[in-house]
Amino acid sequence: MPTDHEPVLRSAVTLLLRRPASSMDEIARAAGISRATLHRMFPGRPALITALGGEATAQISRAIDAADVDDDTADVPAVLRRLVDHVMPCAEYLAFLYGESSLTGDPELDAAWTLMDERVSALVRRGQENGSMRVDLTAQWVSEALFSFVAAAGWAVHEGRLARRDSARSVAELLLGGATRRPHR
Amino acid sequence: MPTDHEPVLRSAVTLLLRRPASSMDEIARAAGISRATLHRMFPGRPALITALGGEATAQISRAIDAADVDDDTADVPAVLRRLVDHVMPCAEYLAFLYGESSLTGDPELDAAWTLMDERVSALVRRGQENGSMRVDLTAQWVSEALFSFVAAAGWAVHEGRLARRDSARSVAELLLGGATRRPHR
Amino acid sequence: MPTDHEPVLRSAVTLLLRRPASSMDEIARAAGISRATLHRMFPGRPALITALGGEATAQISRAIDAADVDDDTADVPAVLRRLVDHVMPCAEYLAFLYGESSLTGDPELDAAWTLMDERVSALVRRGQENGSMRVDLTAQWVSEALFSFVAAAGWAVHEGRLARRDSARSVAELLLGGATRRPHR
Amino acid sequence: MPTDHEPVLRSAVTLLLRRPASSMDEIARAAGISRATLHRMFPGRPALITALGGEATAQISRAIDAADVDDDTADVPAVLRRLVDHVMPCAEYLAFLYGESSLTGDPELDAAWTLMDERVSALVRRGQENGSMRVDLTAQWVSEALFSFVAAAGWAVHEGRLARRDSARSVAELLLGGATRRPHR
DNA sequence: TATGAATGAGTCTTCATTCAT
DNA sequence: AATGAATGAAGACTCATTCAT
Repeated sequence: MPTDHEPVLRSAVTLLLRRPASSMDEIARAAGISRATLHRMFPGRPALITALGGEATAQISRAIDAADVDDDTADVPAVLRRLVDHVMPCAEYLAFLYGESSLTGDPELDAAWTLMDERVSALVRRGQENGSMRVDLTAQWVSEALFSFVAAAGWAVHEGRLARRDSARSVAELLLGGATRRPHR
Repeated sequence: MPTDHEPVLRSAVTLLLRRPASSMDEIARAAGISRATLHRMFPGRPALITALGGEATAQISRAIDAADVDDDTADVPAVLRRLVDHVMPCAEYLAFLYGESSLTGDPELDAAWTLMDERVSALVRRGQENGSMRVDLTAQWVSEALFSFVAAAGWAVHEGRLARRDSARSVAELLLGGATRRPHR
Repeated sequence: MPTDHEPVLRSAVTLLLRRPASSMDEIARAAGISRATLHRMFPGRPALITALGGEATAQISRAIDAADVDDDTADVPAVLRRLVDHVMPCAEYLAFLYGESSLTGDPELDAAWTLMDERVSALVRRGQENGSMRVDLTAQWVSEALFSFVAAAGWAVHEGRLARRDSARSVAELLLGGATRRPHR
Repeated sequence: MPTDHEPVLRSAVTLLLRRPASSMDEIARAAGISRATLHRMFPGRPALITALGGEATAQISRAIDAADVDDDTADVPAVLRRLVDHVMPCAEYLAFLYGESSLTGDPELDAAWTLMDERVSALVRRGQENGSMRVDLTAQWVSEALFSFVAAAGWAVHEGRLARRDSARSVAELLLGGATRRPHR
């Protein structure tokens, strides 16, 4: 059983989000370990980045599981709200995934990401079929918008422009209801 | 008359968006000039990044002007649609601004950005006051979501996951109307 | 225990004296280490030059101590002869100090150098007071001439124009007695 | 007849004496001309350095001529005093020649320098033969000492540690009579 | 296992030089 | 003849990585 690398990954993602060009030395010091130890944990910088990508997809994947996305019987908007709730804590990893566009290229990560995207898209598509979701926006695009909103909200929280306890609601409401006032309801 | 640096900035932003770690050499070659010339235009990498940030804010600022955001008499959702239309072409610069978090810290850029954000927020606030926009989402958040959303759409177009001619509508519709189907209308 | 940098400084001063424009690469190779290691020892060329200046003043300062310059009871010309004897081995560092005029400006080095100069000046002044030294030449000038002369002799030895075993005597005799033949004695 | 380059050389030697690593740009600006013009005057940096060396030897050679060094009938110490008087104004060029050890290698300059040295050495030798100069110091060494003293004095004057109108006397007295007080005379 | 020291590789930066005006 | 713009070449510098302890 390898040493638990998760704390190192967590501090790394926080640092890399603020300064994407951080050196291995800075990453190591932010984690409170030595350069060489960091290299022992992750043999090479690409390995670290890959591990970060893996941790990101794993966390988000777990969040999707926890939201019970594949439950065919549930109300789609309600599931999307749950999903946002569960994904919100992974906002940092999500933002990282967005920034590090060079992850595209790693087949395994690409596959994992495609799978997650597909699961959310399928959920939206089911909503479109049963009439609860708009059909003039592609499910793929709604899925992408969800993740993008979560990342943006995470960033806004980080920067103090959005209250943390308000962030999930802000995302879900905007995503599902839009910014204009509904005529009645 | 100083040499025109805009084409260089344009090719640089395109390249840096694909590979944020591009070297000065790659940036220079992408612009069709030599490394040394690039360094004469922008003395040092930070200077180049700052110039990119400046160009980004300038372009987006012009787009906001073109959308006539400060027109008090106009219908707010309509203005927001126009705004998305006009900002969409700057999506690349916007995405760059989002990724390069190290720009935060430059007082001039920060001020310019705050000003733009404030103009859009004011527009949303006017909509909230005259009943066309929801009041349970802060104007600040809607403004931020708009920009982040445009960036995401630009990215999706770039990656081929969204049709370019559909992008502005997709953004505006989702932002304003949300993803759920409205009861009637 | 910090690594011993003295051998590196020694080879650097020898090289820089021959070719003041030597690159960091050449300096590193002359010391038998890699460029990167040289940069780790002295972060940047200015740091190396400063360290060389520090080593120079340290060595010369030790030589002045060894010559017992502050001994008030001794015969001044004899002390000056001893001083030349002791400073002669540092001629290389001294010549370097003279050539690298950019060292002037470093407050710490300037202070150290002023102190050394002052000690020798005081010695000469004492000789002027007790009648063993000429009073129509300022003590400051004699002190400065001594150092410059040692550097010149070191250089002449280096270039093969002066025998090493003769250098100290040549310096001391010329400095103290002058080049003309004394009437008798 | 080429444009008069002497003012450029003069400002260059002054600058290079203070900062031997000055760039062509700095040299050009110090002379009040453009880089390209400097390159037109001296095709390449080596050409400039060579020209500086040539000007230096020319000036010093003229000074030696003016001192009438080859006059066999004159009193040797008196000629040396005249020589110091005439060489003193070239102190800057002389100091430059000393610093730029890489000039050794240019056969023409080496020859010119050797010739000058030889003329002064011959003068000293004549003094040794007719009993006016010490014979326990090589003529070559006395010649070298003269130039070294002049350079040192020029530098001391430049730095404000020696009065300009006192400099020639200080050099000549120290060189000829030494720093100790003569028993009587 | 963890670390300070050392290094090869590659980037950033600047310089001397040339060219079009 | 003189200048601003452009560039090839070369040096300074830093980083990721390895090794001895």
